[in-house]
Amino acid sequence: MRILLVEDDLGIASFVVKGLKEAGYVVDHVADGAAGLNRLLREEIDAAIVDIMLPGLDGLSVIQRARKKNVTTPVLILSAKASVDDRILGLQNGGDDYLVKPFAFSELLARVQALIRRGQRISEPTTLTVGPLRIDLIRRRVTRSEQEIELQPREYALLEYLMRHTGRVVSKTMIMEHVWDYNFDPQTNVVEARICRLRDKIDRGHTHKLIHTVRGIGYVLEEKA
Amino acid sequence: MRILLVEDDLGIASFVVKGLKEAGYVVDHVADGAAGLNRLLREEIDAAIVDIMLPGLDGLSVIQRARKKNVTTPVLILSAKASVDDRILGLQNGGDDYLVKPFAFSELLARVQALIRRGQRISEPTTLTVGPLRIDLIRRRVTRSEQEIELQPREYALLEYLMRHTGRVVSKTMIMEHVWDYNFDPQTNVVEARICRLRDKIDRGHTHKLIHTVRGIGYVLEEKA
DNA sequence: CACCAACATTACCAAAATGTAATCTAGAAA
DNA sequence: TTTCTAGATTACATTTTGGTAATGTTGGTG
Repeated sequence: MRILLVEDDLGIASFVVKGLKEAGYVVDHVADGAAGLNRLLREEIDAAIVDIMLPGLDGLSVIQRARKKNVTTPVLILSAKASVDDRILGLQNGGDDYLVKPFAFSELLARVQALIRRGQRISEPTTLTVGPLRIDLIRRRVTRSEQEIELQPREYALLEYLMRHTGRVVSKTMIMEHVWDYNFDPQTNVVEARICRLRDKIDRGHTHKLIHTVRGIGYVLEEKA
Repeated sequence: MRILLVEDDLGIASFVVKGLKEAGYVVDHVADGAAGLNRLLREEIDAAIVDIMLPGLDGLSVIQRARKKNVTTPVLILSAKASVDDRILGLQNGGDDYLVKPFAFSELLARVQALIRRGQRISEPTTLTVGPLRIDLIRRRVTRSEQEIELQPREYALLEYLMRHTGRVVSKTMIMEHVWDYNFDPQTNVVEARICRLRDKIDRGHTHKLIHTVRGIGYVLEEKA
């Protein structure tokens, strides 16, 4: 079990690190927000303890940005701010628990353990949704407005890729790399051809199109106003 | 979203119920521990708020017993006891969060929402394992001893079916029904033929076979001694 | 041991999936 | 508006998937 501690007060940090290690955890300690975000994004962390007041990037921003990148690591917020509003703010920004300084180490430990306990039951999402469109990753079924849509394997893989990048433009090269596993440019229009067939099944007959072309770049999947 | 509130103080209960309903939740309120446990065991609850001090069965026991029965509903403990030891006790007994009375309703709401947010990511397992054999249901990848195995779609579906029934003998009729969706007997040997090809990829070259024939009945997937 | 039914194996063919390439359409710049 | 090019569309060829059926094996029973 690996725990990330993001805390700039070295006194607090060292006593927390010591305690967690004694409790059998592997502890990663960093002292600023940017470094913390980095770890969260790159490493396999089971739980994070994040201080709010940090030099540079503050704790809430760290959590927000990590959540935006689909990091689901449970986070315990540590803060000197004790007001109800601050606590609410912390939870609304993606924190899972909020502990006010000063605190007893044993309470911190109990809370972290509760988070990890809960976190272990967590797994990646099994369905993705964009507006009326939904795919069930386990059953490999696609529906638009509850209406089932039959896709061929490649089409499904393409749609899944687009849905995992909802709202972001993905280039044809990226698509080829990830959906076809072509790492060079094979001078072909497979992507366009398959997008066309996918549109046939996903967007045909609907006023609100979900697959949009970005000329010169690639495609976006999103619900436009 | 359905929230269970177990609270005997009717003043507190009514103001919490009112607030939660205004926030769009369906609220179940009971005033004693036994009733609370009952609901937790029988109903589909997304989150529970449980008071510690209750007539009859106390809150901690409710949580403990529910956990023992594999109820994973996230629980927010409500208590007048503010000591660190009480909070730790609550978390160690299966609570997911601990809020001390008196509290601001908005904080209670934020905490409940954090619990639900987290709870929603819980879902069915995404990988199945039998001895050295593992399939990742999301990525549709099969490995035996970390070695990746390529399967055709039908073979994958067949293996998934066998793995979901590990150790139980499945008849060819059952397999045809679930993997081929044939609800009659089409006088064919598809199952045998495909099992044969599956064995080729799964068991070929290994001393410990995983797919076993049960003459006259069907097949079992299991790790035999 | 001989026989038979159940199962295994595999060559072969039909259907489905998917890429190719030729042709058509439309957005943007001159 | 014209022209050029990126993208859309679609007929067709190729490859992959998957079932059929013929043939080979094997375990169990008399």
